Amino acid sequence: MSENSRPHVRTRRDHRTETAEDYVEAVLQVINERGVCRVVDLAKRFAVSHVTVTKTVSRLKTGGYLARELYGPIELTRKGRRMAEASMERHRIVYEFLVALGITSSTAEVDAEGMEHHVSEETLAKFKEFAATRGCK
Amino acid sequence: MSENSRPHVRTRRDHRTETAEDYVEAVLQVINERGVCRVVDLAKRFAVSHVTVTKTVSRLKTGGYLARELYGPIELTRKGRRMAEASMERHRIVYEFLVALGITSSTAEVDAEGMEHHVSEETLAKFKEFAATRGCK
DNA sequence: CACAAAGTGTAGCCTCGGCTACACTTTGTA
DNA sequence: TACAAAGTGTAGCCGAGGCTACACTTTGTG
Repeated sequence: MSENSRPHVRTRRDHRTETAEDYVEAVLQVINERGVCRVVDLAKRFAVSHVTVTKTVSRLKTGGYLARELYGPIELTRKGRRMAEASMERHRIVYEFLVALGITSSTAEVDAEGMEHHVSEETLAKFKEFAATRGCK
Repeated sequence: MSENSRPHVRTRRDHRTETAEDYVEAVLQVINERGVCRVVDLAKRFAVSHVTVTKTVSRLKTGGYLARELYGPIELTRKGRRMAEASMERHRIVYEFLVALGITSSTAEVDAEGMEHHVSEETLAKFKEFAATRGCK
């Protein structure tokens, strides 16, 4: 467990959960926007083939994050929904922090996408505080 | 090329260069600390088997970032050294930014490790400015 | 209803980044 | 010098996350 604190070990662990977070987050967004989420929607969003989406979704189904039957829409389990909401919240905080810092919103969007999985709770809390106080307290 | 601006496409591209950046950066640091860099040194640093290091090094050799002969030390090519220096600079900027924000140095170290590959030039410049002006200008 | 278009599934291939097991080289020292 | 320990290489395995090609289902419309 002391290994968990080693930087690269943490980074590797982050990578393993990134896909799950990205997917559940996207599923929740698509459902909110269109009512249901289909394989094609995710394929477009991630700019990836439908095959990749199918495989990943079935892995996440095994992992208990998503529910789905043959040819059916992609749904969130309770566990998946919890993760999606937490993930969106982190994403929002990072994005708003960057904007508060003075970053262009389009850049902030892209950077938040990459950064959100690598920000600790401590840093996230500071980001939140900074954004809330519009920078200088 | 417009695809490059799509968030997840950027993130995927980042992932592909992350390993290269981490390796050349580590090689440069080990060389500075110990004079030469060996497979074991990287294996320890990344908490990974020597086999993984050997394979990655040979891939990076093919990519023109590293130079090495059988049983010899790992060296940087000119291209690799350039990347290593740029990478260390980014790392340093992100780390110092986090510390200026008030993050614990140990947390800042881990977070910088994960974040450095996902920060755009625009954001990096802001980070630098923020750290330089000790926060609020 | 029938049929084309849109959406999915499956097979099979690839690379990257992990691993263990085992053989070989280098190195340091009794 | 000879030998053990440390360091490397290679074979072969695995899962994640990509892809194309091709077959099948669903859906929407003439």
